[in-house]
Amino acid sequence: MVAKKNTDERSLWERLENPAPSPRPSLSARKFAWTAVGIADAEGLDAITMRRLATELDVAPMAAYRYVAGKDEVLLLMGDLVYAELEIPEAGLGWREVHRLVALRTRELLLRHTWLARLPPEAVLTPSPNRLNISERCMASFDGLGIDADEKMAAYRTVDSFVGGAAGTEVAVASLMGEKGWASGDDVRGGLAPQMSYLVQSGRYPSFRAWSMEAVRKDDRAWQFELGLECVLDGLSARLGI
Amino acid sequence: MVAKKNTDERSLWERLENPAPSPRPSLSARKFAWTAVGIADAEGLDAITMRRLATELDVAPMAAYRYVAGKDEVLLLMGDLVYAELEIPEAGLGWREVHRLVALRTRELLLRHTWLARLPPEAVLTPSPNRLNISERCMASFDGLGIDADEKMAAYRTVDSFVGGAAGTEVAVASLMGEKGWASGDDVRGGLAPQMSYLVQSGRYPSFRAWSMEAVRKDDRAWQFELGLECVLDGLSARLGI
DNA sequence: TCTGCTGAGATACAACGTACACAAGGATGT
DNA sequence: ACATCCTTGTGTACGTTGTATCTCAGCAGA
Repeated sequence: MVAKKNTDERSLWERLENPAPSPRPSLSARKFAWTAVGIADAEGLDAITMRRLATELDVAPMAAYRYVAGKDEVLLLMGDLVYAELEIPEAGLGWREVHRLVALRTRELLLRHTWLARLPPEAVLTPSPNRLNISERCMASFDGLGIDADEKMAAYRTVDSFVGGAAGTEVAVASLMGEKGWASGDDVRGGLAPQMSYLVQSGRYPSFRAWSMEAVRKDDRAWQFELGLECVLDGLSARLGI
Repeated sequence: MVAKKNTDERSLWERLENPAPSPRPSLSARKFAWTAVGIADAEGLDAITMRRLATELDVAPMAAYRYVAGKDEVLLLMGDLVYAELEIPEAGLGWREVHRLVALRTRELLLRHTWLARLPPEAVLTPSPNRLNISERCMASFDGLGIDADEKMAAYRTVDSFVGGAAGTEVAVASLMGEKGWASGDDVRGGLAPQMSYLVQSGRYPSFRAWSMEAVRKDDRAWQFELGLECVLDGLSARLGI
């Protein structure tokens, strides 16, 4: 009574934790998701195909549908799986340190799995265990500081938004490099140059032109990220009095 | 010598501004992009199909390929077109006000066109005129404040990252509502409840549970956004001494 | 009028997600 | 030991997608 495809109304997570004692369970939803993670890491999100997953596991194209409602559920599961890699900060740390660590580690995670930021909205919004573990730790770090529940959520979301946005752009660069076979930041600039040079040479963007001539660090994203992160944390500290 | 599909090596923007004087120019790249925007606004990004665009314009399925290298270029163009809606802050405003206005207006733009945040990486990274106009205004707002080119870019990117991340989540909610036909925030909570309740009832997420019982504003995203934005601006002001 | 080029159409193909019906083979009750 | 059922995995098939390629129609310049 477990994986009869469309007839099982239980949530994905419930099904995963309570699999029916079955005769021949050689496959599983997690197995599909793990191989999907492997493929996506190596070849990008577009390489994830129900057929590809099947061939990778030496199984018929439709085999996955016994364990998963559809491709969307595979993506959802992939998203949750990799978040298990993120080490949750130890107990006893202050809120600022907790959020700093989570931010830095999330960035690394996103850069390691560049497809993560490109999952469909459903996969991002649906609550999932490993993601919730992290949110829980972040929210808990505000306990006892005298701020209310709404402020806790707002503060958490603020840091998380910054991280998602900043890493998202970095990831876009990285996944574009993967698609196009570019290796360095120079390749990126070179690849985008045809579009860029025509526009910049028009003289309509003087500040941009100035930056490209004066800047020393150019696109040091790690530096930009850490600077921005400290700004956000400073701001929270000041506005919420924590 | 303009739109011979694969033989024209010029950048998209150059081609748009200098169309070849042609005998019968009834179609154009922009025409396809505009109808695409209309469809995406009404039915979401997944409704954008080369065939759909063609039928919408009463034209053969392959007609667009004379003006556009492929679907990706349509998406790129869509992204640029809607950014023209964003009113650029008037001259004479201080950097903080400029960035505040751009941030608020970008959020509104993203919520108005929920597909915008889901364009492929190429469409986000490729420099485009209307997007560059905004970046230019933001970068220029730092002139004469005594910060160097690298700091300008870092500061701009910081605000932009926060905006992108925060609005991105809001947009994910909105586009999920569009897909599922949900109308209110309660519908969202209701739709996600099957996944959520199993997890939260497990007792593994006490802080989350506490929030859902104690919070008053629940998910007031606009409030969260403005609070976060002020934090970011405060932080930049302090760290860069501007 | 002839030649050549260009805008648009028609046809075609491979790849995708997934619905559906069916077969194989342990588990179970007797 | 045997018959039964239920679950797992297969085979086949359909509709939809992006796009390569060939073809034709009609205006330009000679």
